[in-house]
Amino acid sequence: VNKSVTLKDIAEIAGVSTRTVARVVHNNGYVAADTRKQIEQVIEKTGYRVNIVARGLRKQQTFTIGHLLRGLIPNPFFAGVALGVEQQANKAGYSVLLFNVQQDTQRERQGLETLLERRVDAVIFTTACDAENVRMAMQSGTTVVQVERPTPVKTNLVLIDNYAGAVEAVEHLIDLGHRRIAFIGSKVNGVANPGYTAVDNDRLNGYLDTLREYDIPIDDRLIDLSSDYSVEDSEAATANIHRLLELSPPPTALFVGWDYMAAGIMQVLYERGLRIPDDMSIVGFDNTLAPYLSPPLTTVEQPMMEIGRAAARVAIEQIEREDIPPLQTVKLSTNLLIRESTGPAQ
Amino acid sequence: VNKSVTLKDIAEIAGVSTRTVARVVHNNGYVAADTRKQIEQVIEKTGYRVNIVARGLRKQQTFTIGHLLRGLIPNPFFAGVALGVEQQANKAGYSVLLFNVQQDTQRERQGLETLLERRVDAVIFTTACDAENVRMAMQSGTTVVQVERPTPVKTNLVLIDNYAGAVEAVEHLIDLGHRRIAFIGSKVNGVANPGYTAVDNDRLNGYLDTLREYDIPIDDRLIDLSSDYSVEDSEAATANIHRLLELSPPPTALFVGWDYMAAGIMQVLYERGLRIPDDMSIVGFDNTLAPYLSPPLTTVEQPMMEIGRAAARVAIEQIEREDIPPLQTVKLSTNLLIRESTGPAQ
DNA sequence: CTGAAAGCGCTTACAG
DNA sequence: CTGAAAGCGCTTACAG
Repeated sequence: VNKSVTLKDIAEIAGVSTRTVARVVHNNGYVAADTRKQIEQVIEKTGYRVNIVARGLRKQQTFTIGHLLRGLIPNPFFAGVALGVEQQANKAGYSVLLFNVQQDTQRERQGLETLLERRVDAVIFTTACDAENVRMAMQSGTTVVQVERPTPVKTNLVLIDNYAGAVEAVEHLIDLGHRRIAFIGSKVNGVANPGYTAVDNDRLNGYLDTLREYDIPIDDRLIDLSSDYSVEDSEAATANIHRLLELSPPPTALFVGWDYMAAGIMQVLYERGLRIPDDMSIVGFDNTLAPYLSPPLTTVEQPMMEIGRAAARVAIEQIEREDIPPLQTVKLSTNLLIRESTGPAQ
Repeated sequence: VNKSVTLKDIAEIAGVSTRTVARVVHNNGYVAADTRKQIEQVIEKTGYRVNIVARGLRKQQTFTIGHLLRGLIPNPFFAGVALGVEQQANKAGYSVLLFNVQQDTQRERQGLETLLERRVDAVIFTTACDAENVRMAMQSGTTVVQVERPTPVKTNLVLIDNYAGAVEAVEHLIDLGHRRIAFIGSKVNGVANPGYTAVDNDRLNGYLDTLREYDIPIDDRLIDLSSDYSVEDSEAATANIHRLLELSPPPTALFVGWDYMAAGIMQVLYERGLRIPDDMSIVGFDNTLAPYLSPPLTTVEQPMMEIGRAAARVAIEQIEREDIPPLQTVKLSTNLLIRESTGPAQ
């Protein structure tokens, strides 16, 4: 079965036209019952499989969604989004062409170029590196969706309510009696993407507003924004933990921008022989590493899969339907998962 | 730029034949210098981009590799492999169509069907669920590579030397003075894939042979093979840890089949107030979660990216070259990473 | 050095 | 209910 069977082959063997074979393959239009049966047999026997490449050329639609992903590694957040995109796409008959951009503008550019050459029906940026690339995607005329950290380019959007997530986390700590709550986050969104900091600002503002709401004084020394979202910088951030712990009085709780950084901080605490939550409460963000840490980490869950599904859903709606506003925005909620890393303030 | 520009458009605008335009696009064959310059200008101005779908149909090659992956989540091992495949594929001008099979034979079957309809140049199974699907891929005449846990179907193979990895881990513990070393692994490879247990057997044999080599008696109570590689069963396995700890004398070291299970066990130890490595040494397998745990976990690293790269390399060699044996096998080594979870036996 | 033309495998408007 | 035929956008053997 090296040279594959074609529609035309089937037609010849069955002694009908390709038009008729096509009808039974797509199961639409009328075909005489016994003609149909006979054609079905030939298809069965020859192991015929439609050639989607040919169909794509003819229909000018590839049923493929391109997904430019920040990176599958190390943060499984993006893997979750990728999986969500895939599930929803598959359900609607689409496949997904995945490109790991690894935070590299050049790779993103090249990935996009390839996707466009392959005539994907839509491209999803799960955290674009470079607004210029998003703009280029839009100019090509394809459907585009930006996820999580959008550039200022106007496209379809899937966002997360980071502000509410931060509020919920900080309120949880306040409920437990904490007053000295440190915020360890980020103010830049990766080297390649310095401008688009809405996510980080929202989280910081959630923290600040909640403290104000409860009349808790804001102490700048408890706010560490020195970290990037890369692993290396996460390590730099954990170095700062030592400084935080020397403060008098030190914080009794930490609200940390992502689970990976929380994990690094927990390593420092472990080394020092401090117990969680007895000596320090910690809340993370993402729910990636959280369930696996010791102790299991209380964290603000991001609905990774749902984010991916929403992105694919929006993309496919734009591709297939006319009766829809040209640019949609979906905003999804986070969810505080309380586990064992948070306890009453001592 | 909604209706995209074609080669023919370029030819008409430039007043030459498509043949000539094709020559400058592919940068092969002779074209008069000024004709070339002029054509390049038209391409630039119109924003022309080759249509790979059309090319694929014509050349009968799609420059696409299909990757059927056990699952991006939760174990980042597979994400690492996926990334490796992608990097190597991209380097050679291929894209990859990824399908998360999620250990579901039906999904695997459907993913394969789609890949074949899309006429991918090769399909990679990173841990196939069902031998029947591998067989079907082979029958279609495409190139196939099986990675890590192959079914018995004869295909190209990328394997890991699990035996040597286990030996190295156990020797490390013996060097540290441990004699009561427990092995916590798996004897089944997931519900959907009960037969293909070479990986698990190799690790177990590495453990057993090493103990024998050092004249350490084998104690069946120290061997727990009750776990599957799913998260749920990982939890079941950690339950068994309590039993292990009640033994007299209890083990002083644990060799655990994968980092995720080690993480679960570390949670149990943390809860009990036991210190690692003072009260218990632990070695994991994979190097996925290992760097993020408290304390950082000594583990047998699997070269995830390299595994993926090897798979793509083998696939592409088979596609592009004639002077190559039809079925290749690549075997890759593990690497023991010593971190802070292992220390001298007390 | 360059052109006219066939064909990859589909889908589909148009006839009959 | 079914057929003959055009065309999607490329690539490439064959002429010239």
